[in-house]
Amino acid sequence: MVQKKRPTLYDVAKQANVSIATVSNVLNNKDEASEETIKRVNEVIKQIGYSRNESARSLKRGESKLIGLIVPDNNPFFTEILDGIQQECEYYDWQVVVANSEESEKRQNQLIELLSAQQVSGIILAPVSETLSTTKIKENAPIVLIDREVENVKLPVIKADNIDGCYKATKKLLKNGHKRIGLILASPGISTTVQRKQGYVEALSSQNIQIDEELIQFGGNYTGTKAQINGGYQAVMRMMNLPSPPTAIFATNHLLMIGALKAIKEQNLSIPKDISFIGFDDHPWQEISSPKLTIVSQPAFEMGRQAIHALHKLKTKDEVITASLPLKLIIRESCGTV
Amino acid sequence: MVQKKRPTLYDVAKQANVSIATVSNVLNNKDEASEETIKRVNEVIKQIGYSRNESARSLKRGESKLIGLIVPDNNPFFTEILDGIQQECEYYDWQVVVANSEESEKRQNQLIELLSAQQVSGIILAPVSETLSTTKIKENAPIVLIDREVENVKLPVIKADNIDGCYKATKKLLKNGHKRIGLILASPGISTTVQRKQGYVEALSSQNIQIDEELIQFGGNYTGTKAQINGGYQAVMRMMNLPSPPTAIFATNHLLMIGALKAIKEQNLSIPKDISFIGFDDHPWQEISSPKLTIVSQPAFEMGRQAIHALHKLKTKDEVITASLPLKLIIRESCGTV
DNA sequence: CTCCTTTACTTAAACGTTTAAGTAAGTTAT
DNA sequence: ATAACTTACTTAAACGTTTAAGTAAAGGAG
Repeated sequence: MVQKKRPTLYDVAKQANVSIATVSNVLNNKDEASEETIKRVNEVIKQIGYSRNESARSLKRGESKLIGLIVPDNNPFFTEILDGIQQECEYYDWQVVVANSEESEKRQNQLIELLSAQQVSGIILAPVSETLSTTKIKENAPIVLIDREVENVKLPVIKADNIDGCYKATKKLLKNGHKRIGLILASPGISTTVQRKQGYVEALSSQNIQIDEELIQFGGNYTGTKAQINGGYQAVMRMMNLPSPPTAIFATNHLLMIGALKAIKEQNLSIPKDISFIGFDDHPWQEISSPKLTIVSQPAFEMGRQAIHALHKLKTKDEVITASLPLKLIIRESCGTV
Repeated sequence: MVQKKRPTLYDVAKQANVSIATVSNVLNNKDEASEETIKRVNEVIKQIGYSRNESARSLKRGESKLIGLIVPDNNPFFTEILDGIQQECEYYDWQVVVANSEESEKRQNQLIELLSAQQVSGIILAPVSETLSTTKIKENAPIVLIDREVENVKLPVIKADNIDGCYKATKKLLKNGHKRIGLILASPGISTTVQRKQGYVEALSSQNIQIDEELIQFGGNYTGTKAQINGGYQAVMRMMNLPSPPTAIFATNHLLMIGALKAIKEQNLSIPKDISFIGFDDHPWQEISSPKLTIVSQPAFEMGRQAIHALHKLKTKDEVITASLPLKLIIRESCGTV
């Protein structure tokens, strides 16, 4: 594995008969060199295949061209966020280092430090807990929250308008005549869960329907794809064993939805004839599912883009942007009457 | 956005009454300090919350703790690979910067340089073309190929045994009595396509069945999820319009499969009654699909892990590991008789 | 008690940038 | 004609590590 040594500023400077400072200035478009010199330097750069040693640059500037992304898992939702982040990073000439907190707060905090040690320009964080240690925020890279918020610190946050999205979905089921609507939520400890529940509750309240806590089931206390799917499955099973089971079910994330649908199928219930259903997140396979699923769709890609934008604003103008992007209720067959 | 300055080796050294060299040695477990000093230094480190400036370290060592991952898109297959890579990187204390080549060779080559400029320890690359510029390999970070191989250079490669996997799948369809089997492939320019076709051809040849080129359709000349799905869709449409259409279809990647299934559905054909089907890649939603899909399953997570392992071996022992991991044919309902 | 080794350090240079400060020549203002 | 400014550079220090080379003290061998 003999790797050729990369040329440095010195090599360029020597060849172009200027000092390294001049080369550096040309590289950074500092406009302090003559047209001629700029041309000559650029030619040498191309000729000997020079490119910057970013470690050296980061050391001097105290900041690298990397930004960190910390997600709790690599499910398709976060992958789509990553996609948006990557696209927007293109513009700012940033690159993304991705880390997986596995829904563990301890790991999350370690990762923040690891990334800061890399001198990242900033961190996009989908936090796993309801609060965030303030020293973490003061002493490390600038942080923008994505998807989920925390209570104790004021940070930029790009999220979905979960309350409104779930309000709309629940309203739709109510409009279709349902009074007993089962709600399947992920783990209680994150803001999305709280807000999704709130949307549901507000919708029921708006029709003066009493909340039945037995119809609200948590299915996401576990981590991992299989466990989450199982959580959705078990949640439905519990509901259907109630003396008065729900006539409609709303599953508030993708994996919970898959588990829920599995349980419904096993119970030999037909959607939407026997039970109505609304799920979460739109993915390609839903084009071929039957019945076609009514779902709440999140603008994940756009969230990724805006998070990077918010990070840039935070860094350059100290502006704390927070955005709550609208969720779209995509009405298809599974919720009954369209 | 006033970010507190991170403490340096000097700060630790001063507090612990030693030189920075000693602190560095303690940090790197160089075992040249007394028990007492080690303890004292570690205490100070914890107390003032010191962690290394990785840019400085990378500059001095000529190598960072980052590894680059270049994928052509962020589809679930590559996400699972990323998962495996992240897990294995944990062990080597590496972090992953992900880049998306968007199936463009030009972009891929730019990314290799960008990552090398970051002094990455190595690059895991899913190449977009059949060859790779040799200067790229000589002058940049060590590269391990994943999923796809290239012809002109000898690099470690961790791939799936596509020939065997597709041979088995085709054989299964033949065993179930099919003679006219439609094959849907991605773009012609990558090794996986070539090998998947080869497996199919070998299976047919083993039964002395003549290859009908009209039954081999490329659906993946386009980039992007929608385009790929459409490619699968169009491929089926073309096949079904043949004078003598296939009685079975084998779609050799996930998105092509979804498009193919969509077309089959639209043609009002029932699987497996009217047409048999085998697809590619197992994902959670398939638990609730009907009919249950017979698919060729790739060990993506394991490929990611092994790629990192191969990279490490390449770096430490100059060993060029290549592995061709077995594909599993998971037989369910869609291919007819089980 | 000398010499040699080992232990436990310290000193100082180097990695490849960026940038503040300096300079020399040319241009403009008065 | 001289001062003041501008242009186009150069010099040198600094960022925070790692590491080769040096050193001083302690321990052991002869």
